[in-house]
Amino acid sequence: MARTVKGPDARRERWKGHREQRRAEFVEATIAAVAKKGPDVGMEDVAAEAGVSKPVLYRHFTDKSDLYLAVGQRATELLMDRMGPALAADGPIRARIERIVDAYLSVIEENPNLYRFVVKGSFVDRPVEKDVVQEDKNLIATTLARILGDYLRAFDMDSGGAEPWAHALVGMVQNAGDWWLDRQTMSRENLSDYLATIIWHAIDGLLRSAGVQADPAKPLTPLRLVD
Amino acid sequence: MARTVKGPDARRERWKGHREQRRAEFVEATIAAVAKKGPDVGMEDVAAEAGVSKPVLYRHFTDKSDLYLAVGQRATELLMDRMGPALAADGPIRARIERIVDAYLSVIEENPNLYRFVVKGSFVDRPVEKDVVQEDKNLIATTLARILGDYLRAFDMDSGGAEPWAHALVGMVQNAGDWWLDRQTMSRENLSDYLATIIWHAIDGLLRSAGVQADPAKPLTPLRLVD
DNA sequence: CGGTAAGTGTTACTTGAGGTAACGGTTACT
DNA sequence: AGTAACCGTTACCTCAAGTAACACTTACCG
Repeated sequence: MARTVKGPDARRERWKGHREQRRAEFVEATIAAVAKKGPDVGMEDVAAEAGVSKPVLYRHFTDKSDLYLAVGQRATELLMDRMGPALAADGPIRARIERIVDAYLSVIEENPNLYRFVVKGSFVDRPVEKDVVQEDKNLIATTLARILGDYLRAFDMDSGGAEPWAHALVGMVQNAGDWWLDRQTMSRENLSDYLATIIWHAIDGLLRSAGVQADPAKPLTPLRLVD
Repeated sequence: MARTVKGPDARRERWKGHREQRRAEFVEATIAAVAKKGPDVGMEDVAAEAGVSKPVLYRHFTDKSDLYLAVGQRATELLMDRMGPALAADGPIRARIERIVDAYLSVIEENPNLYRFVVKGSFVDRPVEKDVVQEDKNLIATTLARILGDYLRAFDMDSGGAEPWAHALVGMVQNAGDWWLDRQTMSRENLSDYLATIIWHAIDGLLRSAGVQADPAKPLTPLRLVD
């Protein structure tokens, strides 16, 4: 009896990993189906792509939006794998900005279909449910707001604007990225450079207006030149 | 016989204005229905809101997306009525920027439900069809790009960045607006000011980097101080 | 080994919203 | 009087999401 106390039954545990794997498998199938049949695939299509019939799908996902949510989360992973390091890395400001921007652009460049599927329409059913895209944007914006706020406070400046700033930056990069993804009229490097320039100038101007002189080639450390 | 030559039949003309009016009426009903029953209203709901049964709706709109498209166009009108003048007006740069931004924010502030319905999900059916939101953003961005490009050329600067700049600005204001609309943690004035400041600094930095000194309180006219 | 919990899979159904058919009434131009 | 354009209805069709019911497999448990 002593050992039954811990786990009620090992049969329940046996599949733990398997279910995860299966879900992932279906997520991949969905991505493949989207690539093949456009962004408005049905559950039947997805099931077929996975070589399976609908009810099997419904054993792993409660409904369509659950599946699509999982696809969104997979996309989030892809994005964060590259954005995370870029956001965390330190270094010369200007280069740091460009790296973050370029990390984002590289992800959407490599997964345009997935990106469009997740971001643009498609997520047919989700009234007020979880919106992965919104969450990602908020996550990134929050991180940026923290970074910006820290610096502003370090310079003894009002940090109240950090949040709108952060959301503005996120929207800026996203929309420019959308535009670029549709009509690719310039290289990614070029766009990263343009965007980083805009952002750097905006930051520089903000600091200047508070009497701070920053060097784009140096890490952003408090260094007040004017008082 | 002479007069029948001109118009095939006056009966066809009789309704011309009427149909327009009726469509507008249904568009209003849709907006009302959305306000009442959330963003995922069905055709039945809309028809009921208009005090009519489904087939009547389908005499005026080919399908759901046609109706929603019309709603989008109505929203575009509301937006452009205010953005147009702001974009066209001349004046001190900094103030001009702020006016444009504030025009946008005022519209979404006054029609939050309509805004969310049109922009966020909901437009359930429209695979690759007309996307009103995208069109509006492109229209505004194109206008901005023209303005920016003209100025850059006037200063003998490279105007190749005008387009990405424009799209970046549009995304910036939109996303900051979204954020603000959800959690209204600051006044509209305040946000307009923040955003205008960012934009002004970015422009100023761009000009500086080309050796041009601009005065935010003056209209943006070519005036090279450094060469 | 028999029992059973979890998972594999199928076909055939129900449901609900988008959209249509078919019918009848009204107005006012010709 | 005839008819072109609308108004409006109820009852239906269609198609994709989601479910019911049924049958087979694996492997832990006692």
